[in-house]
Amino acid sequence: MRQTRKPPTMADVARVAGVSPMTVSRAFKDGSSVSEATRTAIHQAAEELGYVFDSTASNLRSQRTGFVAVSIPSLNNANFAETVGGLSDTLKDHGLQILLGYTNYDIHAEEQLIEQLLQRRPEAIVVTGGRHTPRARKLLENAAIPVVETWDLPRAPIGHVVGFSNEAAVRAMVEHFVARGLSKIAFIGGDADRDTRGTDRRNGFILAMKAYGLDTGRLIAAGVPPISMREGANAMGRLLEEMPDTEAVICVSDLSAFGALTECQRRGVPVPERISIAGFGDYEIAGISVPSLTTINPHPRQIGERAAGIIIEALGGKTISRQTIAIAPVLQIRGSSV
Amino acid sequence: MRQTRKPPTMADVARVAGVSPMTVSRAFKDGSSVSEATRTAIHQAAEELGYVFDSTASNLRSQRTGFVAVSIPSLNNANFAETVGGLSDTLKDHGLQILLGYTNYDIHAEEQLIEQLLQRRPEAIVVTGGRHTPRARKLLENAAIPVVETWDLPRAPIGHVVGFSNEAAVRAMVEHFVARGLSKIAFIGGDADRDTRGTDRRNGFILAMKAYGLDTGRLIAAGVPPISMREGANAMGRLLEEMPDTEAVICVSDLSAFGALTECQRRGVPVPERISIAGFGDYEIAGISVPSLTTINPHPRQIGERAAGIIIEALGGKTISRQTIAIAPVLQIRGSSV
DNA sequence: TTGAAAGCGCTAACAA
DNA sequence: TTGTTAGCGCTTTCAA
Repeated sequence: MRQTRKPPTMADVARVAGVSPMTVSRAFKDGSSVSEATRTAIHQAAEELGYVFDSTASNLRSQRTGFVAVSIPSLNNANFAETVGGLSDTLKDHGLQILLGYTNYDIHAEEQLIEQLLQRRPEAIVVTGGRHTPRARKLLENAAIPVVETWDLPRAPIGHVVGFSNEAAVRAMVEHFVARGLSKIAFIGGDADRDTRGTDRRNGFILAMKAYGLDTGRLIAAGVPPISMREGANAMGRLLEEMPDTEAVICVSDLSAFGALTECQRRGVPVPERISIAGFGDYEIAGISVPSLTTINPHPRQIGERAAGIIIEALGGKTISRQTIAIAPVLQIRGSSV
Repeated sequence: MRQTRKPPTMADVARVAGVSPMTVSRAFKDGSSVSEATRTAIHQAAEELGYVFDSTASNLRSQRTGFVAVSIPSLNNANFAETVGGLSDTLKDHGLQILLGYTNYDIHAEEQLIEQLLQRRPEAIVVTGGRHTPRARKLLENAAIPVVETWDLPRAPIGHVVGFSNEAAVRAMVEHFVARGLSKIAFIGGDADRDTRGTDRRNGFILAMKAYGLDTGRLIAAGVPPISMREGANAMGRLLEEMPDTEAVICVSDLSAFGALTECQRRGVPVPERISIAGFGDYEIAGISVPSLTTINPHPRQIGERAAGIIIEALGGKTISRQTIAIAPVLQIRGSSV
């Protein structure tokens, strides 16, 4: 038996099964009316030929790809991975597949990514955050598919939103510290505006401190976002040296908070007795480290699930109105704060 | 100006620009011969109409999708994220885009995923590990595209391989401990055979211990893989209670090793004085925790980059022979071991 | 339940 | 440099 060079098509399967290509097409979609005998014969023929269904042709003809495009800042982040997991698991039951890309926290890279993703003709698109280049905004607006912005509550949403206020979440943390009688509070985060959620958190810190009439000068810029454990440790070192009377520190993420904690341990600074530490994200490490880390849980998986829910509804036929779902982040008080 | 319901096509752009659709097609591929004036006019027309190139049609006609399919066990794993990052960053310079899916460490889910991915007509496929269902194997063999198995050195490779021996890596760790005079060595890992790399590591442990004539009875099964920090901590608790004379423990990953470390800290068991701990993966936490963790660095990003290199070469025209690239994992001796 | 005809939007192949 | 023709492999639509 000579193997043909080109992979078999439905026409080949049809020939072997003795039916028309259209019947083969139907046999591969469940729910369409094909007699059981015919269906079995077709699948057998397909198996024999090693036929693999070709989505690219199906997609073009039916004008449906089954893709949902997703843009996240970084692959290597447990929180975003959870959101993608929630999206993917919910969408896959509806025959939708994630087309994933990442931006390295760069909105110009995001613009390029969005353009690339849209060329694949996704049926919906999920982006992280609410700040985009003007062209990226325009691309999303013109795409004529459901758009969901996540992890943020943008002032002027493009379409749907599933997120939370990073500012408000950090404000709640400041309030927690103030209520425990702490006032010399620092913030460790990345430089500048690359990570817009990080910037929002820092702004939330500054606004909350101002609201209490407290000094907002204890800001440690720890490098290019996303800052990680190492940068958190370095930043804590600088904080302890430059402002040794600091009573509490809020870190832009749990990873930097854990780094900060280890630096305290290395220097023999007791946590939380000498200084309280808080993170953001409720990563697994926050519940495991000794002491465990006070943090904020933004329910990343739920963000993905709710976004998927909106998409499924929107693709369900009836045009739905724009939705904004506010997720409520939960303050997790643990051993690293008094 | 009335907006048409359907998105504009190349034909629409061609009409506005006063050229043929073919010229529009050329104007969107750089490298093809179109006069500068024509190209500018076409791009202007496209911008005006809000035209977005349609890959689905291009893919079908040219029989090239630009996809490289990638299957990993879990999204939420920094090591695999690194491999995907290495793949993605290397491939994107060659106009190739990752189509990513995950299996939750289940080879039956992998089979389904591979089938789905192949229907998208990727130009190459990268899978994690060398153990697959028979049908998955067959699908990969028949796909007539480059196949790369990673993170393992399969005995009977399907195509190319970029990986390392998990067994040998753990053997090296056992040798390290034995050389330091430790002999009561335990292994903490997940249950059974779900995570094949975890199983390989456990086997490597058992074989190495046997080679030294040491007791292989200190095996703690910590739950369904992938085990994480919490399970590592629980397992360490059991180990300390059931076999308190244990001198060293090798964990299937750094995450469980960190959990184990924290359990020791909670119980006041000094590490490494009373017990040495080692992990696997060289995650960031291994270098940051106090004490830092002895571990094995399998160079996950390099795995991705080398896999991408093979793919680029294989798609470059000349049919290349099967390659097996053995990555050399590096033992990182740190504070958690004597 | 099954089939025939047409075409989704682009580009390979060839021609001018 | 530009255009014409045909067709990638499916599925929509209509008919039997």
